[in-house]
Formats: sequence, C-alpha cells, structure tokens
Amino acid sequence: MVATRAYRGVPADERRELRRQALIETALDCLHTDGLAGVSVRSICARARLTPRYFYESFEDLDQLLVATIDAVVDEIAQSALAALAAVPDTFEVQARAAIDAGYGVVATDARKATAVLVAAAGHGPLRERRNKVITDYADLMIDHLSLLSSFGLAKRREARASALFLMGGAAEVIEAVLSGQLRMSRARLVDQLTAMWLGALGGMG
Amino acid sequence: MVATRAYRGVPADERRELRRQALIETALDCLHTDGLAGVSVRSICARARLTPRYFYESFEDLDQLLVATIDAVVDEIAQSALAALAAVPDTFEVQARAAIDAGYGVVATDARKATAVLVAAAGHGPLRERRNKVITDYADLMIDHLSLLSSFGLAKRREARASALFLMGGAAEVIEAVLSGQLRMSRARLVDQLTAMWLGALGGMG
DNA sequence: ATAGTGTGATAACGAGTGTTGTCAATATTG
DNA sequence: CAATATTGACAACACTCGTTATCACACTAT
Repeated sequence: MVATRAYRGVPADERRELRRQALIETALDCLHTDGLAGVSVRSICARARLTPRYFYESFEDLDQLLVATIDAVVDEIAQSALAALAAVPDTFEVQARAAIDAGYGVVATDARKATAVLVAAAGHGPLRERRNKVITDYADLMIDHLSLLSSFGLAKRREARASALFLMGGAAEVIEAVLSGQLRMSRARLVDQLTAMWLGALGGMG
Repeated sequence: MVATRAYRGVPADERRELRRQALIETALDCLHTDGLAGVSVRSICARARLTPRYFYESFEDLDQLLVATIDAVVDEIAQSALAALAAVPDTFEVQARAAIDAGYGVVATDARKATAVLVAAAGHGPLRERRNKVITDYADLMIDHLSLLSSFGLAKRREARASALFLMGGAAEVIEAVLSGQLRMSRARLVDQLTAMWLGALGGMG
C-alpha cells in the first residue's frame, strides 16, 4: 500500500523523499557517534523518529542505506572539487591545489562526513566496493581533467591510474590524521604540502 | 581454574600458546572470508575447533583478538622490511625499493594478511586506532631510518610525518588495488612505480 | 586402579538483530 | 459527517550475539 495523496500539506512523493533524506542524515549521525557497529535498522529509525516501515519504503537493505549515504558525501565532494576547478586558471599546480582545498573543505566542516568517507567506507564489504569504484572514478576524472597523460609522460593509462590512486590514498591518510588530531597543521600548510607532494609524485614518474 | 600440568605430552603453557595462535590464525581466515561482520567469538571458536572457554582464556574481548591479529601481521611486515633494509646499500632509492618490495611480499603471498591489514583494520574502532598508531610508528621509523629530515630538507618533523603518512597511505591504496585485481601490474613494475613516486613526493617538498 | 585435572560438547541467559504484522489515532477526501 | 488513507507505536517471529555454567569423557598422577 503506497501513499498517493497529500498529508499535512505536502504531497506523497515529497514526503517519501524527506523521509529518505532524514534516514541518510541520521545514518551519518550514527556512523559518526557509534561507528559502523552502531548502525542498525532499529537504531537509525529510532534516531530519525521513523518506524522500520519507512526504512523499507526507501531502502531494501541496511547496506543500501549506507551506500546511499557514502554516495551523498562523495557526490558533494566531487561537486565541490569540480566547481573549484572551473573557477581557477588551467595550471596544474593551481588546479590541484584548488581541488584538494575544496575536497578538504567538505570533510573539514562536517566531521560526520569525514568519518563516513574516510573511516566507515573502508571496512565494510559493500561500502568498500563502493569506495573502490568511487576512488577509481576520481582517478580517471583526474587523469582526464588534469591531463595527466600528456603533462607527465605517463605513457600508459595503467600507470596513470596507479598514480592517481597513490595521490588519493596518500591525501586521504594525511587528511584523516589532521582531522583526528594526530597531526596538527593549518589548512593552508596542509593544502600546500599535499599539492607539493602531488606534483612531486607525478614528476617522479617522468 | 588454570591448567598447570602436561596433557598429551605438551606442557600447559605451550598448549595455551598453541590455542592462542590458532585463534589468531582463525581470525585471519574469518576476516578474509566473511569480513569484519563475520567475526564473532562463536564463529571463530567453531572454525578453530575450540570452545569459547579457550577464547576467554587468551583474550578478554573480541577486539583484543582482532588487535592481536593485526599486530601479528604488522610485525611480520615490519620485520621483513627491516631485514630487507639491512641487506642493501644505503642509498635512499635502493632502501626505499627494498622496503616496499619486502612489505609487498608479505601481503602478496597471503591474501588473508592483505585484507586484514589493508581492509579490516580500516573500519573498526579499536582496530583503526591501532592502525593509526602503527602507521605513525612506521612513519617515524621511516623518518629516522631513511634520514628524511636531512636528505630532503624537511625542516620540521611535522612535515616529515605528513610526508611519511602520505607515502604509506598512497602505497596502501595502490597495493590494495593491485591485490584486489582492479589494477593489473607486475610486482616489478608496481615496486618501481611506488619507489619513483616516493622519491618524487619527497623531492617535491624541498 | 583410583582420584583428580584437562577437554569438548552443549545449554542457558538476556539482549539485540532484520523483518513483518497489528491496531488505534490522525488527517484527508467524498 | 462518514469513509478512507496515512501515520506512529508496538508486538512477534526466528535468529545471532557475548558470556557463563554444566556434564560426560579423555588423560595424568599417585
């Protein structure tokens, strides 16, 4: 029995979408406070003040919700990075710095998103697959958008992929150390050093 | 009631140690086949043909077993890398290549160890803390052993730490992609490229 | 051989899991 | 107002979890 008519002024599909967003938002909360282990259909529903019925209305599975949650964060990062790229001249160093800074901005201003994308996504089966796919996508996007192949003598796309993965993984590790307080660096210095290492790593390939 | 005398020819403490090792070995199996979610006191005991009593004989907690498991793998990698370093001339490039190749050798020959240290350790609370500590230790070891500070003009130890984290995270990402089949590269090419990127990233810091 | 120790199988406990269903209250429609 | 759709609270199902206890059997020691 699927709802079709308006309720309290809002149409049915909009209500569904609101509930779906609430679940994703709550998943972000739960991931951040209780970790992957603290995420369950019941815990999320309780926190979102919804009943399990509405969970299964939007998601088949707990994994599906988690994947949707990660995807939401990842999309936000990608969009932010792409916007930054478009607003800046076409030098590799400048573009790299803009992309890094934009990506860092997203996770730095919302700790939940940082844990979701840097921590939770790493350990759990389906989430990890998703993560790997996303990282590979980012890598390809980097290769194309930053013209890695022509600029750095990376003859083969396979080498370029490996390079891009290296840059992503390295940046993620440093960013997580900074955000978790293990490494104290200002945003400016962090972005500077990451940019320098990106350039250096690519330059080392020639 | 703690056992004190021999049984079937083996003394009590040796039996305890054997059981402990069996549990760690089985944890490695479970992590690899069923992922973090498939690890429980019961599942591990069943697979190790031991009863829960013997689990609590050696470990207080499931987390304690997991940490011990990760530590075992990490120690093996460290030992292998250090041995390789000692057997090779003192050029940075040669030493880096030797360390990378040795570390890769451990995880490449036992897929269970790869998933344990690259995947499982990333997602779960206590395991992640452990992982972060270990990576930081490796980083410091790198800084000292490879003389990062003097060789690459990394004036401050903080910058050196960030660099070391970057190298570790990047290498882990690429290695995992290779081991999971997403990226096809020969061991020689992989080690070559990683070495080159390590050098480049550090060189980019001057 | 007899007493005592080590082992392995199994049960029990309360709690939490995913999932489906029921039922009264509330809002919308005719 | 009357009929119906939507919501929220809650129960029920079978299952697994961590943890502790029980009991018969295998082994060791005296």
